[in-house]
Amino acid sequence: MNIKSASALSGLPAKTIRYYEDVGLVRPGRTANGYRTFTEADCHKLAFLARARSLGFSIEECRTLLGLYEDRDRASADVKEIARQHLDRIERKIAELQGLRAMLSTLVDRCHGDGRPDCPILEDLAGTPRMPG
Amino acid sequence: MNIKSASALSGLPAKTIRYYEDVGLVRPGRTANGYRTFTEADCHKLAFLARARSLGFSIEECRTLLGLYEDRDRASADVKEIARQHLDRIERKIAELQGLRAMLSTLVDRCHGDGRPDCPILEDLAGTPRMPG
DNA sequence: ATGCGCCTTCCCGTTACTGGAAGGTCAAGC
DNA sequence: GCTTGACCTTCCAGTAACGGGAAGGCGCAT
Repeated sequence: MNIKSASALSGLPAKTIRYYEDVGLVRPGRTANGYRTFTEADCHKLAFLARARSLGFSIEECRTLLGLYEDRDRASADVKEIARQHLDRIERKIAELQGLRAMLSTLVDRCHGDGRPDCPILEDLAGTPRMPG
Repeated sequence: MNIKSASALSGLPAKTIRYYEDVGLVRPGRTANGYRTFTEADCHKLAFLARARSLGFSIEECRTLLGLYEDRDRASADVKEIARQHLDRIERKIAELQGLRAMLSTLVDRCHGDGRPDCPILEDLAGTPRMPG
């Protein structure tokens, strides 16, 4: 099938599929006129990539996961390790964002938000010393 | 003072300060030999930017916040609106990451993670139908 | 004259695409 | 046979916010 059908089947934009070929994640065939041709297996790989990307795995992690997926003898421990590292990153990011949220919501709550010019948010950004409470 | 001192005072790398000049956030003077010169006020602005960036505001938001900061007649409501929008974005991102974390931790927990090749993580990525529980 | 630590500009690389231009291919309709 | 339209191709540029490094100028001490 052509790239449009592969796009429909995998849920990935055609542009993205071409990009994945560029970086070596998929290797579709070519017809005589230069068009890419995708097998069902190619589409399965693309759907795998779409799912892995939607879970936040990087392209390089996807490459590794795809390699493990296609290696019938891989150890599940290898996969688990990648997923666990990714989970760690997500949890650190959540913690960081929660810290930002706490800081920002404190500032937003303290700002009366009317026409007056005095603003605790700007004062904080400017480094005016203040207690966190 | 020169860029090194401004860097030390503001906590921003010299490269970042030059970049901020490129995008018009600061406008340091120049000496006869072409070196940038920073006033205390410049350093204060740089520190403001460093703080705003560390809270996750984008460069364009920083530009607006800086404009409001330097406008003695601004309404605090304008600042609050920007901060509130940013807070919304942070909360959406947290929710998204929490969703990913839930999904991934489920997968990681279900993977026995030993030398055996069968792996629920890869099965999920490949689209094997399964119940979320 | 040499070395050192500053400073300058400029360009490339990062992540994972997205948009768009310029142009080839194929089937249908007139 | 010609055109239209929907495909397809490659290549180039841009995104956010810098970081790395090259090539070279400046100022001071040895």
